[in-house]
Amino acid sequence: MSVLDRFEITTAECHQRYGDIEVGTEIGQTAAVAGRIMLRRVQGKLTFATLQDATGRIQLFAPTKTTPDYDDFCGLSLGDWVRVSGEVMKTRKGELSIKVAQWELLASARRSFPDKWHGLADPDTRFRQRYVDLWVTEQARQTFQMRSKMMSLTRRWLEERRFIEVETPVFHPVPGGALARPFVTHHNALDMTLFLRVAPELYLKRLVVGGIERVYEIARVFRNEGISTRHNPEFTILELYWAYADYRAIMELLEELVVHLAVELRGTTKLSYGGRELDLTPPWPRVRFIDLLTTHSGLDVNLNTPLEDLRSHCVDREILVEDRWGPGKLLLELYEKTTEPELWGPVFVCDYPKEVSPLAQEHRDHPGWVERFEAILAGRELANAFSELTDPDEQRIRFEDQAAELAAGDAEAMALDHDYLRALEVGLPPTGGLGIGMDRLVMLLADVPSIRDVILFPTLRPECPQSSE
RNA sequence: GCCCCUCUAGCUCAACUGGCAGAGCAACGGACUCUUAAUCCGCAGGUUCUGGGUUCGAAUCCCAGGGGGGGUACCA
Repeated sequence: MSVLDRFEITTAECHQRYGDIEVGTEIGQTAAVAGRIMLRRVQGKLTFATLQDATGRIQLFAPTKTTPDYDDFCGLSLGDWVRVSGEVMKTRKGELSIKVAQWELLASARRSFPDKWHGLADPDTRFRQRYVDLWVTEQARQTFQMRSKMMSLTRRWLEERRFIEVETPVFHPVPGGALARPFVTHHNALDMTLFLRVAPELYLKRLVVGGIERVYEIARVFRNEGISTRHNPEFTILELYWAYADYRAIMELLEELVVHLAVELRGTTKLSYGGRELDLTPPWPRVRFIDLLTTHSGLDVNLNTPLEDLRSHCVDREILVEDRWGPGKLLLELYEKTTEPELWGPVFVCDYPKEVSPLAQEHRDHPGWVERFEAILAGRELANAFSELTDPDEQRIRFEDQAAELAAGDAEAMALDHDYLRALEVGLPPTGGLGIGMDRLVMLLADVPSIRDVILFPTLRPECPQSSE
């Protein structure tokens, strides 16, 4: 027990409880707060300071009369951590304050405060020294608070719908579940190569085989690819699997979830992102991939279009075509070049070529296509989902096609996972699956332009040693 | 990977066409009992990202390297 009253309240509670007391009065109540000194106004025998904690700010009113070790109090630096207690009051100018009766230095800030008016502008410093950024940049604190709320709201929402949260391995002996280049590592005792997961998908579907009919994981995944405003090498994906459902049910689920989060976090379904409107009011349009492609590209193409024609359409659009690509891959490339950049959303792009979707169920009405959708919001792919492929024989054929791609040099193709095939032989019921890029969802809801704004410690090159001091 | 932009005091930024590297805030010393980015006086603070080059002279121009940002490719 220190000399101070240990009963602390947050600055937010302080404003809530005492915010409406009369100007220029004291109410005979004592409060204790703790936090960081953000501003200081020494005025001779009376000093004002602004204290910030995780919930907000409050002014400290420190006259010589009541403040112990007054000179030391005046000597506090911006950034110092203090605990203060004293009477709650409101100044003549109407600012709710705590009249310092006791105070204690908890930690001193030995590095000097960034510009108290401009804050931190250099993105490099903001990302490398996130501890400074969070201390100084209100917007950063809000964004990460929103991220935390979004995660917990999502968990609660799924829980209410009987989804069970699980954790599956990060180390995968066989990389799979997404078309992406993995990070490779090595286990010494087992003397084996391991891959950091690119997706939890195959493990989660094993759990559905095991009878966990509604399962999800909020998974950190790792992809050895480029970095951009939308890509970080490690990122967070929500994957869920829902037995007896199909991709249409998943569409409704996704719509409901995103609307729920928007309403809870932003109070509306009519968002604006980067100054452009995004209306999430359901239902979002469902449009077939091939229809979008033909409309946007003006090309009369389909799966049965001669390969030569598809190739020359690609070449016309400066796409580097590889010989082994079938019509599905060529159509996908054309879509990504001509159509995807035009989309803003929200929109469900439905029914992708089977060739590029090795884990998805073939479409019930359209052979050669699969029951799969991508949800486009604010011009970005936010989610990818399908009716899962449940037939082990068909899955084996798809894996073998992928293995051929891998052998032909496609570093993003999937490897054949024998145990996964065995699991399918044990029996996977019809299942709908969904993956949501959670970082991108935060970006959308917080209206920030870069994925680095929603990841506390984004991947950066190592700092050059000279500049660390 | 590739292209463009950028890097000056702890922070935010100046410095004309190549001509003594500056201001505000922070820090430090002082004045001030109702301030709100308090104000006022004083003082100190630099490998101008690094290394070469051109020049009488480089923060400025050129070359190489490094960090960061944006775009682009692969991808969520």
